Amino acid sequence: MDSTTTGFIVETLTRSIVEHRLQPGAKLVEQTLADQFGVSRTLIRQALFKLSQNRLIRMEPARGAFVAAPSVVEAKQVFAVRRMLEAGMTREFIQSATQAHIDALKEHIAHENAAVERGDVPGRTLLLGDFHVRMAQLMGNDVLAHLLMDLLSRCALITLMYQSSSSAEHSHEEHGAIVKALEARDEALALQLMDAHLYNVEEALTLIPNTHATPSP
Amino acid sequence: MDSTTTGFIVETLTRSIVEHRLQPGAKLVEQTLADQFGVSRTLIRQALFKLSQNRLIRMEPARGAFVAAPSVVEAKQVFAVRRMLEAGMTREFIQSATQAHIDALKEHIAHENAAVERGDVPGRTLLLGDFHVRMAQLMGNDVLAHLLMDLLSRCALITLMYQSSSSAEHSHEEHGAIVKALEARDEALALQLMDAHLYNVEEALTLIPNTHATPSP
DNA sequence: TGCATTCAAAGTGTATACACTTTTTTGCTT
DNA sequence: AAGCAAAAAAGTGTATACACTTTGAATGCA
Repeated sequence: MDSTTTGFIVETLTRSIVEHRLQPGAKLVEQTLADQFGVSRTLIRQALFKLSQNRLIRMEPARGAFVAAPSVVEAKQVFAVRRMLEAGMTREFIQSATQAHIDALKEHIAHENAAVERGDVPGRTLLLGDFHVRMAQLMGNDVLAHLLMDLLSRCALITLMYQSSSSAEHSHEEHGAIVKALEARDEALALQLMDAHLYNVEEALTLIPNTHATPSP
Repeated sequence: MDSTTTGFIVETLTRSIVEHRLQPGAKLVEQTLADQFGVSRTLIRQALFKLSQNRLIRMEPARGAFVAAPSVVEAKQVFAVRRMLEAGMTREFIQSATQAHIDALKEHIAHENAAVERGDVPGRTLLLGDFHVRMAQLMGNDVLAHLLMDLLSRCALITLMYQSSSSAEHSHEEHGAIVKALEARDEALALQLMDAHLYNVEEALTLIPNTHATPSP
């Protein structure tokens, strides 16, 4: 099915949404996109359908596709799920991780650092999320990794809608602390740090009143 | 998009797969299905795409769609994710659940009981899974509920491929014990029971050698 | 017989056409 | 001018057509 043409369209649109070149609530007209990509509406519809499953867009019957504008409530639910998942993941990681795994996380944090220092906002956001996916991948649980990836592509939109840049740098520091606790095999501390980390990210959202939160009239 | 025609096709095919009228590995030919449902290939392709996202079928480029045959490894990963998610869910449930929520779970268990007693295998399987979704719904976390639903539609196939009927009845009993612990607000016990419950379900799989596990040549 | 090659049948991938719905514009009435 | 109605425009939903790929069988040769 996915002869990489659809995949390319999905990726391009995802970037456009996550980098806010397409604003939340904006309509995506099929024929327009078809012309821009030089393909037929068939492939565009496939791509839009995929994006709607990732919750990056929502489709209304006979009305079309619109860039999603997740509400604060939805954002909090997503983070609640992440807290549940990642607490369990942290436990398992401490039990089964080798030093090589820890080193891989350290290397990832170095990449984060580079992105933060050169002020690369989209890259930073991506890497901050990928830290968590990386943990899942290192544990060899593909199902978990894919699930987290889906959650994070959803979080990317939420984050860029609500997160202040200060909290992003904060996140980066917290990742470092978590890895330290993992390396020390201090389960209680790692769990507490991971939970606090996700709680902090969530807090940065709830402070903002729902000015954003009007998806459609 | 989903003018309930596609939805109907998805549900029908899902039932066919879950009730083993379509065996794992079986090929789904688009035109054949189109004729059977009396629609064009367009709608069939939409439905197949949706099923492939639920991992009930897998699509190979230019070769077609096949009923999924999840391996034991994949099954174990799915259950690992469920353990992580549902441990967290159990904690939150104990903290925030009212008596009405507990009663709702008790009612669900009554339904399970009815299905077990009348020997309704597909209904039983469905209800055993829905118990967990029900918990998520009662907590008002739609994101979690949807996620669990997706995981469970995947589990349905795994369960029917590997689970013995004895372990199904066992599951039902364990649900009852979990609700008792929830009602007593005994977090430690509820967590232990939930974890043991999911562990038991998983154990029923790993005993079986991977005779099933050959998806394609 | 056994094996490689070629050719037809079946099937998937993409584009296009047309029907139906929603939105916008236009023109009429008060 | 404001408001309503009807018609045109734009857009989505489904079916169909055609190109390209895979599959499998028939053919030819050693």
